[in-house]
Amino acid sequence: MSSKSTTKRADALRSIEAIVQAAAECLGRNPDASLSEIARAAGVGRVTLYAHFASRAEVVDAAMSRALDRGNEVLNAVDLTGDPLLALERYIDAGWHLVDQAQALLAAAQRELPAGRIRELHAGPAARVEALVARGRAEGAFRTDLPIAWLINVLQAVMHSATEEIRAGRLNPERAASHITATVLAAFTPPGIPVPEPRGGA
Amino acid sequence: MSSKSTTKRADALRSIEAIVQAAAECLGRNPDASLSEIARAAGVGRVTLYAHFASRAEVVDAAMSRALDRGNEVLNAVDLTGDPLLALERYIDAGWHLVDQAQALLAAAQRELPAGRIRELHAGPAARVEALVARGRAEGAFRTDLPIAWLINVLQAVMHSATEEIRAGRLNPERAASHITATVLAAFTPPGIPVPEPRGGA
DNA sequence: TCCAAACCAAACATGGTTGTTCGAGTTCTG
DNA sequence: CAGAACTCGAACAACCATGTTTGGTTTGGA
Repeated sequence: MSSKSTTKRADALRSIEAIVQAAAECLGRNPDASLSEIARAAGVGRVTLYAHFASRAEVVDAAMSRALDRGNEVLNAVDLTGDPLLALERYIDAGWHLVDQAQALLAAAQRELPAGRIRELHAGPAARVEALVARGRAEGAFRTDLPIAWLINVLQAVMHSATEEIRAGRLNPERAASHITATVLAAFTPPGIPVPEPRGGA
Repeated sequence: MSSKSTTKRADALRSIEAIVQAAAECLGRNPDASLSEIARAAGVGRVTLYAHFASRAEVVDAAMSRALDRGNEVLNAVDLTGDPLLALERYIDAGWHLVDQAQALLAAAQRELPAGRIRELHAGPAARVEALVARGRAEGAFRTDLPIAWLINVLQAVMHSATEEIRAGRLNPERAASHITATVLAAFTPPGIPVPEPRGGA
């Protein structure tokens, strides 16, 4: 009955934290980052890493889960009610750079984790945006001549490409959000309806 | 004057062709494909591959150059004059799946080739579209409140994402072109102007 | 026909990554 | 403070990819 507690010591928890955090950073930069690299970045020995994670896959899974949880936390705090255009703008503003790191990690995860696990982790975040887009369509704010799945794909693709443009030095990070917003709102506008004027300061 | 010919025998040229073609396919599927894999796919021995290419980088370069040349050939045949909207539609129709394989190869190239070489190869194709978009802006058909580089980035991103959607089984290949066209034309429309009605058959 | 050019399989060296084991040192926790 | 939990460096085995060499066989071209 000695269900005392975590049975893990404080320094062990500290190491695990450092490893998961380093993994998220390294894999976000390069999906092929080695475990040596991750361990070094975490400031722990390679052996210590293996003491806490049985395989490379477990490290990737932990980093992925963590990033998704973080992102979810932020996105769940965004108010998606009211005018769908404004709601989408708020969503983009809050989440465009989160999506990026998740996407980079996802590239690593896709080679190491079973497909089911990935879908499982990715299901939560997708649902809220999907609901918003569906509502916008029902209210006539977003086009209905293209499938919802396609619209969401466009949203993700544009956000993702923005971070790549920034990394390549072709886009000023401060302008990213307004460019994404202007582009996506136009792409979502039903045919025959005028494209909305940008409102956020350029 | 005995510029007889290539000094290469016919079977050697055949092997090289097979290797470059196999490399384009394999690397397009998986940027990490090994040379053994490529040689096997080409139906030649690994040693033969090394007889014609000094290093992995040379193979990647050859595959990349070839794909770019092929793509260029097709795209240069597209008529980009007249109504910018219709011209862009023709461009997308002809090139949306070419862009994909080039992009997959590009992922492999970016890790193996110097940045300068990549820019060099990529410069040609970009120029024609850029000119089209610039003309469309000058004629008031495309928006001018976003940089040209950003608009072209959006075009590429949407085309690229479409091929990923197809690969994941979430998009019917026959609908891809019309979806891309509808999305991009809307995204390019100047604020205040109505989004164009789709004309191509769904 | 005849030889050089091209092919191939097998084997080698090299270097990197993944996991694992060992022994000795360090640090948390009771 | 004492022992258990944790950490670490070094070194091991296994695997895979890159290049290279060797020697023997096929094949193209003159």
